[in-house]
Amino acid sequence: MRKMSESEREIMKIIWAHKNPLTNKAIISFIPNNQWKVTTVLTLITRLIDKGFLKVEKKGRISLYSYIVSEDEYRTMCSKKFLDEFYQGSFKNFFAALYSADEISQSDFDKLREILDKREIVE
Amino acid sequence: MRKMSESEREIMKIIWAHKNPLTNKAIISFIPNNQWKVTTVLTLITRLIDKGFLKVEKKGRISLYSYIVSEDEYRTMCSKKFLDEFYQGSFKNFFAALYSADEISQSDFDKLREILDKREIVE
DNA sequence: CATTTTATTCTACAAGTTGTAGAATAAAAT
DNA sequence: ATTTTATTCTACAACTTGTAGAATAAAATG
Repeated sequence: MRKMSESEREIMKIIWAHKNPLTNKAIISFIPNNQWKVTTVLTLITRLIDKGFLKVEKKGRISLYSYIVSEDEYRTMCSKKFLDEFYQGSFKNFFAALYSADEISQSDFDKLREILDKREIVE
Repeated sequence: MRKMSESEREIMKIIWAHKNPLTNKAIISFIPNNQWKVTTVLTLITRLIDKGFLKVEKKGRISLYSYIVSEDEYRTMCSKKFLDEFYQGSFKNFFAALYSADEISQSDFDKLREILDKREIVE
């Protein structure tokens, strides 16, 4: 899987956040502060298509864009890549490291316990 | 913190794995399969210095290199960046997402339980 | 139909990163 | 004085990223 640039990801966030498909006009309307020119947005969209994150279908001469990779899928893929890169793909290594570095908050612990407890009951 | 490129990281891994400081000769001797020319390695080292990961001290005309950022520090920094980027900086969000995606293995759970249990006793 | 407007695609380009390493230089050894 | 060694400079192509104007095609309008 290729990487999204920061700007590309901003576009994807908008697309993910709204009912698909979307016209580029709609996409642009959700971009804050008129950040980019229309052609800039179109370039970003084209690159997202090239990278396999988006698809386009034409209704007449109007292009409708929909995501191919969902936000969750993308996040999960990036998470795996991250764990592979730094923790031999192992979540527990990651957890152990954060734990040692004292980076796990109380609310993290609470959440973990909650999930573990729930899981225990199911088993 | 700047990002290490892949090749730079390979150099750092070697430096992290051995007693510091190291000469570049020593570094090169640990590189598998004669992967790079000497000057290539020196370029990578220079860039690592520029990026603040390495420091050099001179003994005569020989350069001795030591890491400034340890492997754990680097990993932890990258982990924070990753959590910020994808999970609003929250470990529990990350865990919850992986859990939903069924990406947490039994051994992950065991490790979590072990740490949680140990922690409970301390409290 | 001729012209203007609109939607989309092409082309461009500078700045930065990365991999790669030869050329140059300086210092030491012979 | 010359060769060897260690380090630094310079280079450069490929790729990515941000940015967008120019060109084109198609549709709407007078």
